[in-house]
Amino acid sequence: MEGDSSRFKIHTAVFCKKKKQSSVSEKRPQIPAPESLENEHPNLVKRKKRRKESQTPAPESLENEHPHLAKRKKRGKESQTPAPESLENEHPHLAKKKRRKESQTPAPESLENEHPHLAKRKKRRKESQPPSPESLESEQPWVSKLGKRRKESQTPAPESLENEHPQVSKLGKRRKESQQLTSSLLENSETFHKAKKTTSTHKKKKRSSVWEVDMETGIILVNKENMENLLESSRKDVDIVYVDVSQEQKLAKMDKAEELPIVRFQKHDHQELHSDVQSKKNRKHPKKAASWDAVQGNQPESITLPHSESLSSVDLEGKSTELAVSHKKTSKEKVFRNQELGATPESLDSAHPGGEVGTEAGERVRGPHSTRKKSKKRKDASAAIATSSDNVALLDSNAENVSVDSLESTGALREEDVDCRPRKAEPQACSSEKHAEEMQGLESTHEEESNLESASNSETRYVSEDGRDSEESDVDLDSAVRQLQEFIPDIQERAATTIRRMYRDDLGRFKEFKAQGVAIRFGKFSAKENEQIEKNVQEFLSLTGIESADKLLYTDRYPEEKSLITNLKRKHAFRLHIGKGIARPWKPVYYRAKKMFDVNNYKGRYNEEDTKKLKAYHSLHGNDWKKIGAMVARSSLSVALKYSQIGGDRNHGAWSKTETQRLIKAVEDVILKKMSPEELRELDSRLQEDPTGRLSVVREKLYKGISWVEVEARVETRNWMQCKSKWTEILTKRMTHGGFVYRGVKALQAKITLIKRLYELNVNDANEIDWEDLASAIGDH
DNA sequence: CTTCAGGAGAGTCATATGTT
DNA sequence: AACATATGACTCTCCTGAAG
Repeated sequence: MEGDSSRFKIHTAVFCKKKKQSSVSEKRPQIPAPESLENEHPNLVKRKKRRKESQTPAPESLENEHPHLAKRKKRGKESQTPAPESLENEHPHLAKKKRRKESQTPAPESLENEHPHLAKRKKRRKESQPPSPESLESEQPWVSKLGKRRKESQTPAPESLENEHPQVSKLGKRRKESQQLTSSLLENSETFHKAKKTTSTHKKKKRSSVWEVDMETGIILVNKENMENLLESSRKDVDIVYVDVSQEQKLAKMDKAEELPIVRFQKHDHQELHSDVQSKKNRKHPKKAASWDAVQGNQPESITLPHSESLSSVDLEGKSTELAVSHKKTSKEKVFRNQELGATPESLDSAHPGGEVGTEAGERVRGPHSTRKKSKKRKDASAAIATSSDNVALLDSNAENVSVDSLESTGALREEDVDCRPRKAEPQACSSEKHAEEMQGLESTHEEESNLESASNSETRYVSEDGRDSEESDVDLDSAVRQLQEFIPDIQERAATTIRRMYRDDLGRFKEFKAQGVAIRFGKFSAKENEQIEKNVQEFLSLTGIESADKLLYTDRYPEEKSLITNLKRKHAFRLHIGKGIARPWKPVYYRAKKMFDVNNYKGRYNEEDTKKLKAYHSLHGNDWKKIGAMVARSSLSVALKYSQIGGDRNHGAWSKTETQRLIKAVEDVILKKMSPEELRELDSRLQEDPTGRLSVVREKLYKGISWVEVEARVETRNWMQCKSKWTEILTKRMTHGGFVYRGVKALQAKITLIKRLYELNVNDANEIDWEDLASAIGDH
């Protein structure tokens, strides 16, 4: 029975992914109808859809509403969806993909008119194999990019290539500082081990280090006791999502948000669209990398790689997201720590909501790392939080006390944050006038955004008369952080520029949303948000008379009208309109809109000719992806990514044993390299205190935050995508002990259980699901 | 705008499962 | 047992969000 339970948990984890956003949604009133399960869980029925069962044609009407998003669905060979229209409507991306294959399906007129090139989409076989290995290095400029990367990741690279293709070699120079910083100490696994040995002052080589790699077994060991200590500090990372009504009221009063000319978030949208099912992509859960935590929850304490691959394996145990967390925490201070500690020591607590306050251990860990480059993403934080539920048992009472204290402190201090503080930059920031200015001072520092720059707004009279640009640069970072923290708890992890922009552009909007009880969210855009964006764009087009979204969002493509369009955008406060009703920073909304309406996006697979063209154009224009994208009628993002994957001296097909071993070693090295010397020393010293304690590597470190570019450079014969896939496969095999998860009847039962649980969750959007909790809950069944 | 990591979709193949 | 079908794994491709 226990075994079944474990396996079940493993199985379900396959369908689950982490909830990315840190926001907490209000209670969802509507219950999805059971019969719409396919809409709710397209991943579960995907395969069925592929079968030749029914041929119900998909209605087109809804596609017309979201033509560019619905395109994908056309690719589907069949559509036996119970409620096709809702699916199409709610899974626009899915819809679009399906269309790519369904050549006989009539194309939505409006879309095709706008995107005629999309109509010709058809299924493409992947017969094209990469060019022969020989001579590629010399023929293809991209190799020099790789070479550059390799150099930076301390992997020998053909140096001459860079000389041959200087135009592309610059790319590699953008490598993150963290790599440079850490690489000095941990150039590769060998040097790492050396460094580790020197760090460790005692004699117990294998077990004395907090982070130790057993070269014989490949198991990475971490002292358990130390991990527990680390948990204390990790608790500080809990995202706090405001639901403080009194706070909101106070804030609303203070900011006089109702006076702001911001269009209110339409709550009814939430409800009306409650039946929205996530777009297929949103709901489709990763088969492999998802929810390792859940998997791990029932795994034995040790994981060893399959024999054939066990050059090195990693010992996993579900208790240790802390390394990642502490790493992240240390990076936070890069920008602000000094300010917080020095200039405004009393504001330290408020600067660390979410339980950071007073955690000595955490401070100790973070203190010395102020110069280290941030390497963890916010996503990791929430993931760590999710996994922390697994780790509760590890938390000693001390840690819990810390947590409680932290939360209390946070609660007390957040109010302070909202208050107008008698600090220099504060009074103006807290005034309602200031607020209004914030809302309207929507100048941009980007070229793209420059179209919207700070011209005075004759229509709304929002814009302050003093230059917002100068204000942006002058704004007290500390003040901005404190104010934004209320809405984005981990705001100080962002770059100073990002914070200033957000302060300038979004603070007012955030306050508006908060006043309405809507949390600021991140992560994948929901179907509803996509719809809202479309709506906002259409409304703005109607308002200004601009002819198309392409002209609005890609003004540069229309040089003759650029000036006119730009003026219209300024005059009508484009930023406010585009972000209307979407509780996110303005910028992501804008970029999302650009992607959605980019006529060069969603162009399907590259055929051989496309690939050739891409290579040829790249040889001519280097990394001018915008230019190349225009030449091949694809987005710059698409061509850049594609180019990183094609060509080169890369193997295909089955991985050899040697390759697999190289991969494992490379991943190990990259993971270790990512840890700072301070972090390693800290772990090491803790382990010395209790050499017998032992815990595995942080689970998340095994699949998140890995620099696959570095891994690619080390593996050499495979590109980063191949490496990533293979590594996921290795972990999956290991975690399932090489066996199958449920199949047949058991698999069906598992799915039914999953569906039931999802149904019970009663959520609007896959983004709202805590997959970790769900996996755990299902595993208990 | 660019880069990166995460993630989803789709084609193909191997194998488990069901049917005769 | 032979065959047909269903299912899952693997791999590759492309898209997305985040961040600087």
